[in-house]
Amino acid sequence: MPISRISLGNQVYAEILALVYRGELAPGIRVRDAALAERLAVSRTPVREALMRLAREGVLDAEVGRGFRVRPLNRAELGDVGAILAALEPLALGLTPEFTPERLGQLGELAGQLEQTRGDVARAVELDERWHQVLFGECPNRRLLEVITLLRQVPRRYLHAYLREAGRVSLSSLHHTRVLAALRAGDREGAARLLERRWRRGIEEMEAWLR
Amino acid sequence: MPISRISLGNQVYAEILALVYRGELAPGIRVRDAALAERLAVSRTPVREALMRLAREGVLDAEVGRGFRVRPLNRAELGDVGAILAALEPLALGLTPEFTPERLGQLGELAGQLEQTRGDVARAVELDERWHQVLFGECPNRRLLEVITLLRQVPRRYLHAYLREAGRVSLSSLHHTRVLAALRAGDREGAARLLERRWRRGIEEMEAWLR
DNA sequence: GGTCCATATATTGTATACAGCATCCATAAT
DNA sequence: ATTATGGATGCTGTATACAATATATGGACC
Repeated sequence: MPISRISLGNQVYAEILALVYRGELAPGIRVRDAALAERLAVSRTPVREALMRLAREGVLDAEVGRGFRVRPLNRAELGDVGAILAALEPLALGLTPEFTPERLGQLGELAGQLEQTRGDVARAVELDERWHQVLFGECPNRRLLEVITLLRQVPRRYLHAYLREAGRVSLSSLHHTRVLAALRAGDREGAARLLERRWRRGIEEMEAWLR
Repeated sequence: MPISRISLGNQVYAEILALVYRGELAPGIRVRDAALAERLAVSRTPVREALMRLAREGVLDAEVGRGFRVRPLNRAELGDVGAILAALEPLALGLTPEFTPERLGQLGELAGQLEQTRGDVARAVELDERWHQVLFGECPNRRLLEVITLLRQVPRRYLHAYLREAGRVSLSSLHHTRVLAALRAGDREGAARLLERRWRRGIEEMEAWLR
């Protein structure tokens, strides 16, 4: 029975990502692999592995010979990613089969929990993430899911910063309950439109905050 | 004057990708980093770097402790990626500013060259790739471009195999001239629809071949 | 004081070393 | 003949070593 089939590199990846989310690695600052390696008590190899992956995903910037730094928050990028997600999430929902009462129940459960996470930023964002995992979990286009998951990481970073610094202590759960209502009514079209609108609105809100 | 600002890892990445395209690393076979390292006369480190990147991009499969192997060609995956591109490429075109006569000229040039690449698979695919770089090059949503480029890698692999093994020696340039005509007429809507249709048709064609 | 250069230090990218599994083959047991 | 079992071998994941280059520090000169 395998104990841990997660490579060190992947664990380190998650660890660093959490540091970025928490703002402990602030936008713009340089990230030295040796320092992180020592802090996490591993060698530089898995750390660099994680850093390169984060760079490919856009969390870090990498320059040959000059290492890594945390990519600064930037209005344009947020808008860019939002536009893509506004196209892809409705697409994914359209491909997803009918929602079973069971899954609708799960979504309701999560939406409920989301309403009660005053203050706990990390938990709110994580619940939101799980909500989307349930929402799209049955979509047969696995690649589409991968791309969406990859992209969502960008606004997630902004969301962390936003909730942490702008005083808003919880996510509005209005969006979730609306989507859920549409799904219960069997109105997938409507739900899809809500997803799209949310990206436009949500992005605008955060963009406005970004100055 | 910078001599080589490309890390070994990236060079190795391109090298391995070419091997996969050429079919020298055939679908399903195991890829041993040490062997590649020796072949390319570098150490295992940059090779593993490249392999992990290729795994994230879906060219290889990776399993902890069991290394890498070339991901088998698979109808479903091709269809999945096609569906995403069918959504994203029209989106990108819609965001792109008016085409200047200059860029239209470049596109015409490339389309012309494409017609005359009988037999040279690698060149045909590369020209097709350049065509798309010009087509979307001015799209202001850089992230969107990155995602599209990333995804196009998948059908490109199939296209290589298809052209190489199915006896079709050149890409149909019909698609390109049609898109170009629409753009010359200022009909971006029409061009977008053509892009979308191409993904559906092209994918079907390759899917049919895949048995 | 500010700018340039030279030297020293730090940090990166790559190579090599090493320990633990996975895989394979030979032999034994059924 | 077929399946188990044990050990040898090879490969992977991680740690460490090393060379090259980037950054920092300090003084010379204006």
